[in-house]
Amino acid sequence: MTNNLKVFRARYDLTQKELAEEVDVTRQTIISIEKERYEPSLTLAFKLATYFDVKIEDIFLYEKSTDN
Amino acid sequence: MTNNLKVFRARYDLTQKELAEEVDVTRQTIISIEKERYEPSLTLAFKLATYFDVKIEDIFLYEKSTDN
DNA sequence: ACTTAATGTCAATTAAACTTTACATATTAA
DNA sequence: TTAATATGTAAAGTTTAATTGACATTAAGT
Repeated sequence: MTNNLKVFRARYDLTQKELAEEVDVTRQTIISIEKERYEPSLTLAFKLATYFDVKIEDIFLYEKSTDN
Repeated sequence: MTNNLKVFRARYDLTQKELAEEVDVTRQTIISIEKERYEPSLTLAFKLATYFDVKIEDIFLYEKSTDN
């Protein structure tokens, strides 16, 4: 799973803090997702997609089978 | 957040066990999501959408602000 | 040089997804 | 009636998302 959250955030000229407040999480969560330390919950993914007015698939790219 | 996972599963004529194996989780996880006890991770949502050949938004319906 | 804003790391904790096991019920088939 | 399949519940444990707080670095402005 990869994402281009940073690109969308830049496009909207927002700081991590501002985006965090928009989608109701902390700044650390935004950082962790941008740096792909972990994946967002489905709800957070929806909140981000809704905020940027795109589909989840536009921000998050699923690469099937990192494992099996 | 609501979902129509049960509908998709029925459409493909799969048991919970079969679907669970297809997307690499346990049967309990499928049950919990169908009964909306909790939401799937983004990865699992992608696996399900990919399996049924639809978009995440087709299976999971986000209703903004259950809270704030 | 000093301050402020933005980004980043790290560690400890809480909350929620997911697993595992065990058991209950209903349905269908032998 | 018995066995097998499908769905369901419940509890305890593991894993991971998300929070909180503290501190480091860089860039921009005064």
